[in-house]
Amino acid sequence: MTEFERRVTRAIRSIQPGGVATYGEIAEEAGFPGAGRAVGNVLSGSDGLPWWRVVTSTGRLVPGHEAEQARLLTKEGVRVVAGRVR
DNA sequence: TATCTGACGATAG
DNA sequence: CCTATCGCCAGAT
Repeated sequence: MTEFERRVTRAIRSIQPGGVATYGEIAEEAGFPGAGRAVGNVLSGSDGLPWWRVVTSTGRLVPGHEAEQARLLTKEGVRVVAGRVR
């Protein structure tokens, strides 16, 4: 477990149900501004984290997981329209 | 030390 | 709105 992973994990766990955060925001909260891409790498290989609460900077859902993510977010009260969060 | 990878981000067309 | 590009970052090889 690297320092980066620990901090990113913490930031993601801090997202409240019914809310979402962008990769960039997570990277910032973790103390690694600009490392949004690396954040995605961590999420792809980790488990047990609320990955569905993370979206892209434009509000788009995670590429390749739209259906599942939309289902989970909607269940938490997040409005998802046309593969986008609102 | 050099490369490659990918659940990113901003921008141009 | 969509795709193509390019720049960036931490990790893995």
